[in-house]
Amino acid sequence: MQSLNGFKRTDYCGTPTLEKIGNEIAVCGWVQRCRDLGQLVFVDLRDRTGILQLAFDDHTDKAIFDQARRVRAEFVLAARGVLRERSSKNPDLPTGSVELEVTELRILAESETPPFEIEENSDVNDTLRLKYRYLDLRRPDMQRAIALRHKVVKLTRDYFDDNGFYEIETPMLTKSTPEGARDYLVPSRVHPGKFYALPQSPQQYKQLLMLSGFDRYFQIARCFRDEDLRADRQPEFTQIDLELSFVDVDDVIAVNEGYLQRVFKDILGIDIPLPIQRMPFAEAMDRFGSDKPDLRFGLELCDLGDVVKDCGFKVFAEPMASGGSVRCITVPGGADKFPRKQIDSLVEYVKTYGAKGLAWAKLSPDAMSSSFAKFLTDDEMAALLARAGAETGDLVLVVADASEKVVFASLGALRCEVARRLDLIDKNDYKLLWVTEFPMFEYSEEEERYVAMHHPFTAPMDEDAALLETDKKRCRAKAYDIILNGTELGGGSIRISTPDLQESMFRALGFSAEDAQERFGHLINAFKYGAPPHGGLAYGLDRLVMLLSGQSSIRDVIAFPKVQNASELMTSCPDVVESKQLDELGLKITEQSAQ
RNA sequence: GGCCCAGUAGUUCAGUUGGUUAGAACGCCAGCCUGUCACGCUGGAGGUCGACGGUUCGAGCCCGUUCUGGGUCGCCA
Repeated sequence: MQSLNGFKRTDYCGTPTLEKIGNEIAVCGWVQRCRDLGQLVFVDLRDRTGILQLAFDDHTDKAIFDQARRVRAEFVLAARGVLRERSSKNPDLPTGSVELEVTELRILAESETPPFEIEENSDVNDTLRLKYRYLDLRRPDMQRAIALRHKVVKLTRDYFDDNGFYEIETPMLTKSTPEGARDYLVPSRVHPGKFYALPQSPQQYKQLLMLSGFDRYFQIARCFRDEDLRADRQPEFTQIDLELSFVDVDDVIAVNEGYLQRVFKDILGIDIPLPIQRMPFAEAMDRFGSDKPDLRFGLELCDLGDVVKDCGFKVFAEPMASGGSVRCITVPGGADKFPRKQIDSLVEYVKTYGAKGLAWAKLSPDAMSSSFAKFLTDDEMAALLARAGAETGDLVLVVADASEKVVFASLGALRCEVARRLDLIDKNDYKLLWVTEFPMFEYSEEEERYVAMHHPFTAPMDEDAALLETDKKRCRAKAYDIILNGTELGGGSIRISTPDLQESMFRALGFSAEDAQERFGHLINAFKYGAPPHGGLAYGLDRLVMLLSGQSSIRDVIAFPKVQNASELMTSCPDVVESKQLDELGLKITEQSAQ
């Protein structure tokens, strides 16, 4: 093994081309592959930019040649030599016309045989990848994803700086606010029995920064939520967080449309036409059964309620009698694309969203087959199909439930599932959408009260302010989400900036003045001293980068992600700690809870 | 907390109705090879079939439990 000892790299592996022929260059990197032909050895050297072929032949010094023959995959090398044109070129490699005739070779580190091959698009199971994440990250697709993430962060800083935003850091050790997601707690040594919480978002701090007069703030902010993971949810994730003063909804949207336009132009070379489409929450639910509709395909929902409310089929009529909903999607030409077995699996699919079943009608050209036609009169069936807009060859899929929420959730998911199965989604299509006018409140079955849909500092729409305490269900918020291809990229709102309105909001949520003071006193007190009208938005950086890089999991754009049970396989955390550490914190762990 | 999927060589996988010594490709090791580039050729090593228990004359295969990972519902102001 040799040291660098004054060796200076002149070039990255992926860059040398024909213009540099005859130059002496020096490169460093990892051995991708060796090809030993006896009297001739080729070594592919890899760094973050690409691969350069090192050549060893009868011109090569004997000692260097012998050294080259014992090189193995993932050894770390430094090589100096003269760049020369290859006698036979490799058109698949950017550097495929050149090679390095090596005159100096240093083996800087040897490597054990890696547990999996370091190659693009490897299909190795996730456990192993994550246990050896540092090797997984050597793969070119991971290198590209992480580089793309850097590029997005860089242009984010540039854009918001260009638009007058200050980047300001907010604390990681904060006060727990039990509304919302579960907090990660950090015990205090100095205050035994007391805890910090890691931030779920910088929400309250950024509002206070507006009150302090910074006018425009942003932060690439790490956030923590102790909830179960998904493909697009990690317990620790990054937000692009921003807040602006003296603005209303349109102002926040305008500055973010500029940002999104720049992201898509700089990263993907795509021109996003502005303004981005907007859709009120109620319309999104009605047409797509979702507050984050994927607009890359149709299959919109259709309300059958008034057509079936008096029909003889109890499955349809009873939900209508108890305030429920009966809706359908019509799949054009779907009659012959879904054999019985596929329909059965769609039935199972909607059941995972709480639907009790899925009624269907196939309008095949020869004959209609349906799971419910026999329960309806011919007139009722004709009216239903007319409402559904179904024509010969189509497939109609109906969900009926006493809970409108279940109908929306089932059909909203079903239309995406059907689109996937029929391959209706263009992977190169990017459909952005602002969903606006969210309800202020949603009813929590668990807590048996109305809770804030967004958070308790969200301002109601001006025309709905009077409904805050009189008709919560109808009260809409100055809240907006930005949706990309059916994924929530970010969301935000205009905030409440006057104490009167904030108190009214707390009353609406059922907090006593004491509760509110206990939980949010710092914010309430601050707002007595003149808060500017303000609002903002936060993007999920991981999701944004995931979608821009075409990945299907945010794990693939996070260097060191956690797995589904929130542990990290490489370092094996969380882990037990020494009892001394616990003693200092005044904490005790019973044997049962430790194991 | 619920549901679904997966676990066989270092890796990716195959493995028939439960039946002889569990296979392939890649990787690894050794030898040969002067223009390869997924080099080639020859030979070799490598397995607690995730774990435990059960059924059986006999289990990679059937049953139960459990572990690990993935997806998802709940959850995620």
